[in-house]
Amino acid sequence: MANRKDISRAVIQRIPRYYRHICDLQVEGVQRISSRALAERMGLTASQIRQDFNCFGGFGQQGYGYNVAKLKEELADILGIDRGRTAVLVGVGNIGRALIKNFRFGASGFRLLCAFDVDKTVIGTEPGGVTVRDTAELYDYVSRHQPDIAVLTVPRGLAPEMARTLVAHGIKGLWNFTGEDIHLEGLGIPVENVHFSDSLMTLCYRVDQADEG
Amino acid sequence: MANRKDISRAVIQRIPRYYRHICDLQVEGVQRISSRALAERMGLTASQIRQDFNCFGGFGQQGYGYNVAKLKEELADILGIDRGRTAVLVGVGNIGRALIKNFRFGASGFRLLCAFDVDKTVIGTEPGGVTVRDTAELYDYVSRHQPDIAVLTVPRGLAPEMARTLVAHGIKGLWNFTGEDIHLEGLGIPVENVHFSDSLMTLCYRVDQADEG
DNA sequence: TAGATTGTTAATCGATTAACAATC
DNA sequence: TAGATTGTTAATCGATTAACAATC
Repeated sequence: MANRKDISRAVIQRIPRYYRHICDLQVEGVQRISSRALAERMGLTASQIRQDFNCFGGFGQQGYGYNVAKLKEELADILGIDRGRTAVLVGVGNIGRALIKNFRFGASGFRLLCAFDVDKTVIGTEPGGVTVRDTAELYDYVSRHQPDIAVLTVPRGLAPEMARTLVAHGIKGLWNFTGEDIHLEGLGIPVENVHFSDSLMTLCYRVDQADEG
Repeated sequence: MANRKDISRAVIQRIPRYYRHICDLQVEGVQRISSRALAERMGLTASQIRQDFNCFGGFGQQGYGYNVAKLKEELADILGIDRGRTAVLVGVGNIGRALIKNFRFGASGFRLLCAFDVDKTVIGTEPGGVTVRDTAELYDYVSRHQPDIAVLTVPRGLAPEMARTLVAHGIKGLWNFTGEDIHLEGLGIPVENVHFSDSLMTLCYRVDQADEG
């Protein structure tokens, strides 16, 4: 297997998509699939799929294709979905609550330990079965329980300082929904900045294109 | 100006980010900026920024740099933010409500006309000032008012059929939060599929890497 | 004018695709 | 064995970076 360190960003970003499609295939009861068939389904080329998988050491079989169950396991392993990672969520507003109630953290490899908010009327409630604690206890909690990542769903302005303090208390990654770009690569801390507006602006552009062209 | 049709995806995806940073600069009161300074701020190269802007015809000035106000206007024009596009939202669950209440559609070029849901207890309410109508009226409404795009925040299973029917009634684009991949390129309809899980799985991978390496 | 910085061309780099030998 | 399909190398393509003349 190639040293995972030098796997390109482009490849890594495709792995979750592969995983998603392979899960679908398994649900459909498909037991094996060729790179060609998968490519057609996903709108890629067979060549690219084989190249991608071979970054991690190739788990197909000549003349047969890929075993769906095995492939799923390999992809899960690559992503680290089975490592039992843990998360806390900060900011139980609309987005925070939507994630708590609807998002299946487990399917992406995380267990959501609890949530935090400053609003006294929310503290102590258990939306979706997840306990909401006082943000005043956040850093103490992080120090003691050492969750792997924090989900940031606080108001925009609070993001930068909270990010730094969380990292100082041992957080290893951030899933950032605040709209404020956070960059901690210098500290070796991965951050996924989710920008709804970028996605919608891109759609705006593409609708214009389709209209005119 | 180059024909916008042959602008690469890579460039287009960076435009919203440029726009975001330029808006920030304007708020900070900065009046002009060089490609070098902007590159440093955004973590890109000055060369790339100049290349990108020149896809649309170059709006800088030698020896001076870029005028922030003008640049903002140009980027807004490229994205089509000023075209007065309209949107409807389908599915007023947690995510739908979070978007209605917190997301500034206007900042991305859209006016949210109204929302739709099947739940009788939600129909007729006005979260964030947006009227919720009965989903039974959805297609009729779309036919009559011709909104440009639909925001899909319905349960996953409903997505594919609803997408096709909306398009049949004149919808020109979809902002899809259902987790189900929708592809309507064949019909010339742009779709932005928002996958929270892809983003979180990527973070999972990156946290593993940081841990090990 | 001299200094700064763009617009643009050329060089490099990386990612995707094509081809085919290996092998199940 | 023959057919299928991978793993892998080579060729192509596209995107990024470097360089520099144009010009404000």
